[in-house]
Amino acid sequence: MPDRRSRRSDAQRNDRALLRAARAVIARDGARASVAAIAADAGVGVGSLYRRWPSKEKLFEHLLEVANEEWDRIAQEGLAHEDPWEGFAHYFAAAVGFGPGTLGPLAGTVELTPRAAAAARRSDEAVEAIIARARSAGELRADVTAVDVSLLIEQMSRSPLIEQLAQQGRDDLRDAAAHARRRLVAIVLDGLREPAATPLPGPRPAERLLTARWEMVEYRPAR
Amino acid sequence: MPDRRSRRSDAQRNDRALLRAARAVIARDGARASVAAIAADAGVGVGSLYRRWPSKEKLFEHLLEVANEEWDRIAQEGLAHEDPWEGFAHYFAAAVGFGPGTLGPLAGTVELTPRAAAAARRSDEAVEAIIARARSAGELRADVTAVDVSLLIEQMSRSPLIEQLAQQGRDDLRDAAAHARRRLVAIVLDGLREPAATPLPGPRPAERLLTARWEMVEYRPAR
DNA sequence: ACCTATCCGGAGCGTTTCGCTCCGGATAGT
DNA sequence: ACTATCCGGAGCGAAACGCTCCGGATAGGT
Repeated sequence: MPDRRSRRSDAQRNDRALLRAARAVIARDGARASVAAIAADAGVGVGSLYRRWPSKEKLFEHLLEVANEEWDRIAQEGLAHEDPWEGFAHYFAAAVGFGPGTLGPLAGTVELTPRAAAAARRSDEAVEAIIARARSAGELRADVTAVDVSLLIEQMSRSPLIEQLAQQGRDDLRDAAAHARRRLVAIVLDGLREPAATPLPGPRPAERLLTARWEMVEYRPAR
Repeated sequence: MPDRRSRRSDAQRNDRALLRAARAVIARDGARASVAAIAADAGVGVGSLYRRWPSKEKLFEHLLEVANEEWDRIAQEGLAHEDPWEGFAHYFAAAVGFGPGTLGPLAGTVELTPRAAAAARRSDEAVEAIIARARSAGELRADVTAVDVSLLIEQMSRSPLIEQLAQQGRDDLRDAAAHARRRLVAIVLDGLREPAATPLPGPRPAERLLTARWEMVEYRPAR
């Protein structure tokens, strides 16, 4: 029985393939990812991309919406976890694996839709709560701020080398890349946990760094 | 007294500005950084770039040479440090601040000269030694491998958000970015130190991941 | 088996950006 | 003051870009 939207099944399959490919190509090429590359990665002609999306920019905006909502969902999950540290660790690991991190290069080049902005705001609040809870439970080290955590997540989610390995054909390399990333996350999580070996240097980062992530509209990366 | 190569002083100044600008622009735009952007960032015309370098590719190859030699120098410094952990921490922090990390995007798109490859091999050996020493001193956690460390360094050196903040005009943002990065490095270093809170998951990464960094010639990122 | 509304790939359009050359003018060094 | 050296950036052909368009293929109902 056909979908109520009555799109043909092959069209729906292509839509999904395009979204997946777009994320992969952006993770590899950054904000300059071309529609041709995305279509090719999806195994589809550019025509199919433009039948679904009016422009490359609209597609990118949609990706940011989806990613921010996923990011929010992950944060809510972490907050709902009964154990404060487990909740934090779950959020951290999931956010590194799939957050706006891989779409990070889009920040500053693509306009944030109101919907995406709302999701980002919601998730930011949830993250603050997760962090506050883990800290007052004595699990998260006291001198770490939400800004530190957000920056670490952004840092850990972009990883060109692992991305390169994962996107090559060979299965052993892809497995190695996945394992490697899990190990790195575990190391960083240990560094975030009490007891801290050494106090963090310098003043706590200004809170505005966090929201600044999506607000740097005046910056244009390319040229 | 003029240099023995008898280049005019303004020319030498421009040469230095170009090298610095090239690193900055590559850190921002990746391997697709354009000669126009590099020249503009150096406050110089493209003509001055091409008077010094026969092609963009040769300039990039030279950057990789210099970076790998600097990387090697840092590793040797760390190895020469009397305290095993301090030596490791010094190496790690320095490598994050200036390593091939920021030039990482060039890997796979620019050919490694024999000289650069030799420096990379030397530094890899030194890194192995630094790690082995810190581990047998009981400071570095036992389940961390050289591959983990190298990946972490690569990960921490590329940070688009901090890079964006640092390259904007405002001094307060640049300071905030520098502080933020130091804090992140301190967190990760704590995660690398004994006693480890939780064991690392999965098998130890294959050693060939390390050398694979510069060997993925079959991979071409763009398109 | 057949029909047709729907969807497809990719050649090709005009535009932009690229690496690079070239030359009239400026300047450092003597 | 003289000149060998170096400069900026307009402009070149080539390549890559976002996007359109259309003849052919196909899913899905009859």
